[in-house]
Amino acid sequence: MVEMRSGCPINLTLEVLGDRWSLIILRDMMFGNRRHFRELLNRSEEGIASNILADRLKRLTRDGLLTRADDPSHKQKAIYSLTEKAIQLLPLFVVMGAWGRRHLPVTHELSVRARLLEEGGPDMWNAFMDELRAAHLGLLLEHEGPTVAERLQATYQAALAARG
Amino acid sequence: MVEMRSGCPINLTLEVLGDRWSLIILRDMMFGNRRHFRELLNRSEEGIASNILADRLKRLTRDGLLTRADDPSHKQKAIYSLTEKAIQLLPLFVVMGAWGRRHLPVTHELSVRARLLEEGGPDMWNAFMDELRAAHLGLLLEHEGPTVAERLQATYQAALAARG
DNA sequence: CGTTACTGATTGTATATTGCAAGTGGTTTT
DNA sequence: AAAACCACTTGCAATATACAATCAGTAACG
Repeated sequence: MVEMRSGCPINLTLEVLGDRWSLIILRDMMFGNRRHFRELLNRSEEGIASNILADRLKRLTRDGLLTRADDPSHKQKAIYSLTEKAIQLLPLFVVMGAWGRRHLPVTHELSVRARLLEEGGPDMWNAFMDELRAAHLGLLLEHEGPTVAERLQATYQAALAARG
Repeated sequence: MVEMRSGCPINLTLEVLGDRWSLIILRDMMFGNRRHFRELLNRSEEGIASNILADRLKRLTRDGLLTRADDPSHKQKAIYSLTEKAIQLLPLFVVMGAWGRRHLPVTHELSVRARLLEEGGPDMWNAFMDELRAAHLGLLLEHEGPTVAERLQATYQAALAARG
C-alpha cells in the first residue's frame, strides 16, 4: 500500500485483498488449519505456485494480516499465525460463501461448511473467532462441547463420505 | 469462468470478483448511480483506464452481473444495469466497508456512507436493495419519506461540506 | 451545411504481475 | 551416508495492466 488509489473503505480493502490468491490463503489458514508453507502449497484445492505463495505470505505479513515465527520443533520451519485483523475477516468469508453458494456452480462437498456457518449466525461466528484467537493469538479459550472447527470438519467429512 | 480452480464458494466468488477493478465498477454503479461508460470512466475516484473498463464491463455482463441496453436518448449510448445477482452483493460491500473502516487508513468523507449503511442494519440494506431493483430491474417501488440512496448522498455531501 | 464536441469503445506500447519448472542451501529422517 | 523435507528463490514465457492516441457514428450549434 505504498500509494493508494483512494481512501474509500471498499477500495482500500480491495488493494489489500483484491487478488486471486490472498483470500484463498487466509481461507486455508482459517478453515483448513494450515500453518506452514508446505501445507499451504501442497494441500491446496486450487494449486497455488510456490513463488506466488511466498510473495503473498510476505505481503500479508507486511499488511498486518499474518505474523511469522520460527517453529521450535524444526529449525527450518516457519509457522504463520492469523492476526486479529485477519480473524475479523470471518464475516467477509461468510458473506462471500453465501453469495457464491447462491449464484455460482459450487460443488456440494465444498459448500456444506459455508452453509453451516451461514446458518449458524453471529453466535457461531463469534465462537469460531474466539477459537481462532485461541489457536493463533494464544488467548485463553473456555468452551464446552465440540468446537465450531470440529463441527465444520465433521460436516465436511460427512459430505465427502456420502458422495463417495 | 471457462476453467475453474475448484468448486469452493469462496474460490468461485474470487474467480468472478477477485481483481482490482470489478468491485470498484459495481460500487460506483450501486452507490454512485453511474450507468454509462463515460460516467464510470471520468467520475471515478480511482481513475480506471478505458480499456480495462471496457474489458470489465464485458466480463461482468458475460458473468451475469450486468446487462447492457441501448439508451433511447442517444443512439450511441449504452446503459448498464445491475442484475439481481449483482444487487445481492450489497451485504458484501457492507462487510468490506466495515472491515476497511476498522482496519485501514480510510478518509472521513469516503467512509461516512459505509458507516451509515453498517449502522442501518439489515432493514436498511433490504430497503436499499429494493431501490436498486426499482432503478435497475424496473420493479415497482413503494416507499415513504427519503430513500436510502438520498440519505447516503446527503450524508456524503454533509461530510464534504464540513471538511471544506 | 460545416464545425465542434461527445459517445462507447479500440489500438499501440511499455511496464508489472503471474504461472510454471527447476534450483538453493540447509535440516531432519532413515 | 543417503534420501527426503524445509522455506523459499530464480529464470523465463505468458498474461494483465496502465497510459496515450485513435476510431467512427451521433448530436448540438452557428
